[in-house]
Amino acid sequence: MQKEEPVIKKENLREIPMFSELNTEQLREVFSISILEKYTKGEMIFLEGDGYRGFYIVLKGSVKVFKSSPDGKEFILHLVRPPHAFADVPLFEGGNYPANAQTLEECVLLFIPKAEFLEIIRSNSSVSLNMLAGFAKRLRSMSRKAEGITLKEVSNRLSRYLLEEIKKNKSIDLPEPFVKLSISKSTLASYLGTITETLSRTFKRLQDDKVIRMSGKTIFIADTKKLRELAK
Amino acid sequence: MQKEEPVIKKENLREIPMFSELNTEQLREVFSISILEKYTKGEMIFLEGDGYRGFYIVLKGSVKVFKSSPDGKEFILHLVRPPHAFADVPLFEGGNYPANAQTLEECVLLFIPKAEFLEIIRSNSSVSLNMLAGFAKRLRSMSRKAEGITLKEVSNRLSRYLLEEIKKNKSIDLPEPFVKLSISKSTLASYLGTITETLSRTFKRLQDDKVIRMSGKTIFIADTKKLRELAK
DNA sequence: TCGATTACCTGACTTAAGTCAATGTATCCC
DNA sequence: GGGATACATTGACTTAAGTCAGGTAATCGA
Repeated sequence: MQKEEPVIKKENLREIPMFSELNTEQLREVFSISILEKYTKGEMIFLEGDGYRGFYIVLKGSVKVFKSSPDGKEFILHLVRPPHAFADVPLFEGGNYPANAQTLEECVLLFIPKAEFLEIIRSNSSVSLNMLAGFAKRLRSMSRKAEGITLKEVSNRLSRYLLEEIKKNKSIDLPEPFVKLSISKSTLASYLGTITETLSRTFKRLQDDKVIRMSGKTIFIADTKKLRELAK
Repeated sequence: MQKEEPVIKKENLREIPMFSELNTEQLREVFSISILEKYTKGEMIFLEGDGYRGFYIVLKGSVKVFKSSPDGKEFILHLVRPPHAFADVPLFEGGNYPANAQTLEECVLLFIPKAEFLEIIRSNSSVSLNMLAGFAKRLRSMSRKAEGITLKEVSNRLSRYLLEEIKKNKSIDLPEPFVKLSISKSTLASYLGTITETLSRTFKRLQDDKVIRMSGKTIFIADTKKLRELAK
């Protein structure tokens, strides 16, 4: 990791949901306490149990936040992409970092130290309201995840993931929507709560059933209707 | 459900984490917008998809918040006991009630309507900070749940549940800690992400292995060390 | 108090997904 | 460019937990 001369202007901070309602003066304040950091691919940002210093916002690249079980299995809590924050939960919970964070590619992160930030939100209800909205969204998606893992099989969870992705990349209304996998299959497997072998077989089954078509890292949705059926 | 003459005084509201830092005037304000409701056992409080009106605080009794899958299986998101809130997440997310809520026994609930409450927290940063802390805690526990379901087997999840319960009821340091099950086995099963048959067999195995001893609805922990071992 | 509904338990069987192992295929970097 | 390393696929096998079915015990409501 290295500190970097600011390639990001404080105006860009306003694109971060949490800071969307701040005025120029307040943005300056946030900007003045935060530190821009650059990471190479695969670097660890923090480890579970490290003393909590503050949280991060992903400005470029992507980050996985995960837990490792004693027997070496990993469980991915979040995949974080711009302009989202991670490790902001312990701000309000105390304690150390409760999970590991690692970059999945080259990243630019904004680090925001705990004490200074708490000062700011004490006097800024707009930030805390925006954070409440952010937490609410994450609670919802984490519940969905737990529910999916309990009640649904892997093909269902994979279908949901694909549908979310084509919604995000706006290809949903194309004659043949597609997903360009930006993460490795093994990362996707842990994110879906399974293992690579099972994911591989599930992809195969979807292909055999003509629901999807794969070409390298790109997945074309041949039959959106069937995919929706599998996802529910 | 029936409205009820206030058996609760506004001072009691201060025991609710979210309101812990309000002064008397502010408490009066919260109290004036909220409605005390009494429910019998097994009553539905709201259904998934109902128009969102506001959230609830459990003052007495217990409530389950759950999702039902098309094939009739249910997944319990939270078990809520006094003095905690539920259905507060949609305050910040918009949309309808995202799950069902039902009482598990006779309950007294405080209903707090959305619009009026949002007015209050806009001018009260202490409430939103307390809510952030509450959401943070729930995010943490929901993540643990998802992780447990993915990585661990039922005996592990059950052991964790038992340990949490003896910690809550303070019997952890007794020579033989115990848990008095306040919920049915089938409720516990859905809460742990499994089914009654499997839970029943898991209880049996723990008994055969002399880890626990059961007498009606009370579970005695015969071997806390072994239980800890199973929980990790 | 009695009949009925619900809760709980147990056995036999099925199945989705995990494990282990072997092999194939990209991708990285000297 | 080519060897090395990480990523991905496939097959054979195992296993935890789910399904189905049958039974008993406990609890509730009229």
